[in-house]
Amino acid sequence: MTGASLETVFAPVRSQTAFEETLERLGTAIKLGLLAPGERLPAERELCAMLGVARSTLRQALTALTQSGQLHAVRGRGGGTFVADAPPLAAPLPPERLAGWRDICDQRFTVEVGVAALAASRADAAALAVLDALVVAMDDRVGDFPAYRAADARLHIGLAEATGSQRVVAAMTEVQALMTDLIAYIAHPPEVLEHANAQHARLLAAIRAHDAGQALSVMSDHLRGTEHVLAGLLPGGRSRPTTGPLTRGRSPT
Amino acid sequence: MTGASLETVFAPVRSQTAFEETLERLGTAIKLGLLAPGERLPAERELCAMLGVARSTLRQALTALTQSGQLHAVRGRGGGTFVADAPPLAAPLPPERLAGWRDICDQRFTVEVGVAALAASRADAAALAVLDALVVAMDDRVGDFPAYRAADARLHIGLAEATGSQRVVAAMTEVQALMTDLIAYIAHPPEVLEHANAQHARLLAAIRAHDAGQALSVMSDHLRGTEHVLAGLLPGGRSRPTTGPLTRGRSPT
DNA sequence: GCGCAAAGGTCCGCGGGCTGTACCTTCGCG
DNA sequence: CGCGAAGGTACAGCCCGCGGACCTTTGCGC
Repeated sequence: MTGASLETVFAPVRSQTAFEETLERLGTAIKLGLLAPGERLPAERELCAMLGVARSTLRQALTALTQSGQLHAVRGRGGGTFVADAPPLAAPLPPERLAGWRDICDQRFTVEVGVAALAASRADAAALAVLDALVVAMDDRVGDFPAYRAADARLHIGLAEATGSQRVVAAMTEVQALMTDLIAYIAHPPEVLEHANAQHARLLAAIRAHDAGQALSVMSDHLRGTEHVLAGLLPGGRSRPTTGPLTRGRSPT
Repeated sequence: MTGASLETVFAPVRSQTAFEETLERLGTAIKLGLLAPGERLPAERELCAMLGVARSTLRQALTALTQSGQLHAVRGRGGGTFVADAPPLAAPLPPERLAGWRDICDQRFTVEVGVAALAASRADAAALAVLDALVVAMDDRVGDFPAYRAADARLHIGLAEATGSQRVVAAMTEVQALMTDLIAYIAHPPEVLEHANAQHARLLAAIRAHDAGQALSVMSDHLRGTEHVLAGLLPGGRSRPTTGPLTRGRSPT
């Protein structure tokens, strides 16, 4: 048999160059706020050792990010490479990446739900306290979407960190980067963000109670919100209800 | 803040070469049984087009797999490259890959649980019928672990296919490949496999009922079985119960 | 039986990405 | 005021991957 999964096996090998991957890594970290505005990166000679690339390769990426206004370099002793304070709103739009938005949402659903369940079984008071604080802070940012979104990404990645698995963190980071690309240019009224943040609070409560089933339920509601917004704006919306009935045989209305 | 997630950002760039990725793709597909023994691959000139690599690069991979006995080539018209009928039990063991086995199990947990939840919301009679058939077939293979494992991998990947997302399928395939590396050399008595397969049946039932919560519960039980086995055999076992109470506030016993 | 066509097997030159190393320039701190 | 830590520049070489041309084997159709 082997079903139709051969499409996956024989799909094009995407041999990303070291330069491209480095660029994406740093760009993503900046975009998601993992590298805060004004923060200083490690010195080039250290950084290229960490990343396992030659300095000239690293510099290509740094140069690109500098030219696009996301970094700025300061020469001389005590200098370094710093994250720009005023990020330049990134490129207008990558139209071809929008084609697979359903696929991206599905990947996100998988990772987010899985992480929520795993986090629920690994509840750790210290980690939860940090996440609680983030939720509180986010309530003050419902009027500033970029700031809210950065905190949102940190929250979800923090959830992944609470599982203690690097691979899971990496998967979540990738998903958040993809979602940011999709979401960034959509208007988000404060009411929507308040509602979303209330779901965050409920999610953390479920996790604190080690209630994986509840965490799953809350998380899928949370994700569905985004998907509905996207379905209304992007090509190919309206078909295949991305998330149906879902929780515990609850009958569809 | 930016937590400790900078480890992930600054982790070494893994610039896999086209050759390596091609080799891994095909090797994994064979190992998981996605390419059945005796099956014929597309002609080299087609295959290299599908994979987006030069023929010489593809041939490096094919040559390596042929030399390791996983493929055999037949020349002349009507010939081709075929998956070997008697796979040579693969390499004895990659000791360094065992170090991160906990991390791998966590990634697996995330993906499997997420997929189960998503599949539960997308139940499709046709897909479920195929999976049912696989479970039935597996009951006859509890005495032959390699055959059972191949069907097991196909079942889990089939679950991912039922979500309709290529990215999810790719993630599941990766996870299954990682798990196969870990599991392959562990004795699995028929009783254990029967028990595991009974869980498969319950899992499909939950999915058919669109009961994501139940699917989560069954799946996490299912995964815990493997983790307990590994925890007893591999270095660093016995610490941090990978999966705690878990479902719906059920009190720990 | 003969030849065509489809398949794997071989070879080679070019281009480009990465590396490694050495060196220059800036500039704060002691 | 000069040392040293940082970014900026240049270059030579390697290896990977591409592409194309060509050979060898072998079944199938005429």
